[in-house]
Amino acid sequence: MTVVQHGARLPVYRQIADRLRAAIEAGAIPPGDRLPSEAALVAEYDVSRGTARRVHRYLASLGLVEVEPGRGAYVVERQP
Amino acid sequence: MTVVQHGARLPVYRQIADRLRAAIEAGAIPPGDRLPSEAALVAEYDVSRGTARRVHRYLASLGLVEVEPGRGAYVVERQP
DNA sequence: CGAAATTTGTTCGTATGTATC
DNA sequence: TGATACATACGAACAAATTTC
Repeated sequence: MTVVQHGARLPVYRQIADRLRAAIEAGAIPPGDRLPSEAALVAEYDVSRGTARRVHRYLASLGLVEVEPGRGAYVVERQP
Repeated sequence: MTVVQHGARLPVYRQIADRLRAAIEAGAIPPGDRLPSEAALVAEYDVSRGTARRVHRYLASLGLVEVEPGRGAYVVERQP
């Protein structure tokens, strides 16, 4: 894992979310595409599911993604 | 249910897995035989499917069983 | 052959307990 | 005290693979 553990300036969920946000804004994850699932984030970053959920929740609070129960977190269409 | 609930020293999925492991090692469930399905574990121990899945996954991590999609969890042939 | 049933795979929603900072 | 983070455990819904009828 590359993210800095608990106690760092930024919480782990923010570090991961910032990465995804950068990828979204760079177009690497285009609108309509699905973000890594909670389970995928758990596996990729070796974090708990709670932290993975927070990543999605935080990005949703920014209006960048929409989380759909049973389906996943999708990048929303950007405002022109 | 006979297993001890959440908060106990051993998690529920471990308690159930340990029972099955003992049965496997005792030869009660011979190699090639199928373990109780997730649904069967749910019914027998009154646990959630997630916990039942964990039982299979844990035994698989021990190399005792192989889980095959659509088929079930099977006891592997033992090393001589 | 095809439909139904069975079984595992995946996804998110929610709650609880513990530990740490 | 509160936020963070871990692990466990419940549930719901749908998908995919396989078996059974």
